[in-house]
Amino acid sequence: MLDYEGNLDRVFQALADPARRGIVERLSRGPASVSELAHPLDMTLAAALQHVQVLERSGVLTSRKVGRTRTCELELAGLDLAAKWIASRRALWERRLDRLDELLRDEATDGSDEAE
Amino acid sequence: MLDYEGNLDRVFQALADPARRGIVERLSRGPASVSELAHPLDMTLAAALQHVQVLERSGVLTSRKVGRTRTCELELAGLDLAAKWIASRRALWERRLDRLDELLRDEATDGSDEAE
DNA sequence: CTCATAGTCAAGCATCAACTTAACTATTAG
DNA sequence: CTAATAGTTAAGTTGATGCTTGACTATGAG
Repeated sequence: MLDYEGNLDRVFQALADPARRGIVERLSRGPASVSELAHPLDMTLAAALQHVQVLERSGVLTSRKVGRTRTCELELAGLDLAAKWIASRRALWERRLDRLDELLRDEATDGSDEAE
Repeated sequence: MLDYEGNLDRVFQALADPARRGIVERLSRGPASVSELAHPLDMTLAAALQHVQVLERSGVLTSRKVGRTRTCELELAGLDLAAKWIASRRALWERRLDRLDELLRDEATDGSDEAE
């Protein structure tokens, strides 16, 4: 667990930008070059590249340069990190609600009247 | 779908901060007052309140004020929004990999030699 | 070789975000 | 009533972000 917190920071931060989520959506349909990613975003290549770099540092994509084009591909590690953190908090919360529910049920059957 | 994109911005942005994730972790174990949330974070009440407000605007928590204390509780809507967005991109990606796999398998059996 | 393409790097700039402090408003305890 | 508690608001500081432009570096096409 190398800098788990920092990685979470980076992934959530990366996904907080609509342009970067747009890149992820595009990549979820298959690999693409930086230019292809830049085009629908209505921004310069330089800006798109910066987004790609942010996503790469956060583990959401990987890229290789072949000739003069850099091809980007989705990497699940980043998304998984975020998904697991969320799932884990959600689980704790629901488990707590279950215990609460159980407790209330117990008190009810322990009390004066119990239906059926 | 009222400003779906904006809501995603807010949720991911909210979770990008370690202090706010700390609040979520605390709340996943049960409700707490703003002071209780502020204490382990080593920051002023005012700062903690600001984090609470960010989380509330993003749908990650709800709060009610009773007397002079404000009690915060986890709200799954925010976490779910983020979780579903991630799950959806992940699903697209995996489906694509499956199709690719299938395609390669077809070409192999269609080709010259097929072992076993 | 010569030009266009695809990307990269480095400033520079306009916001935005995360605090802080200070002043102020209920509540509640004594 | 008087004080302490819990929160709220506003203003200001500092540092991070998202872009842009301009200069420069491969690569690929004619």
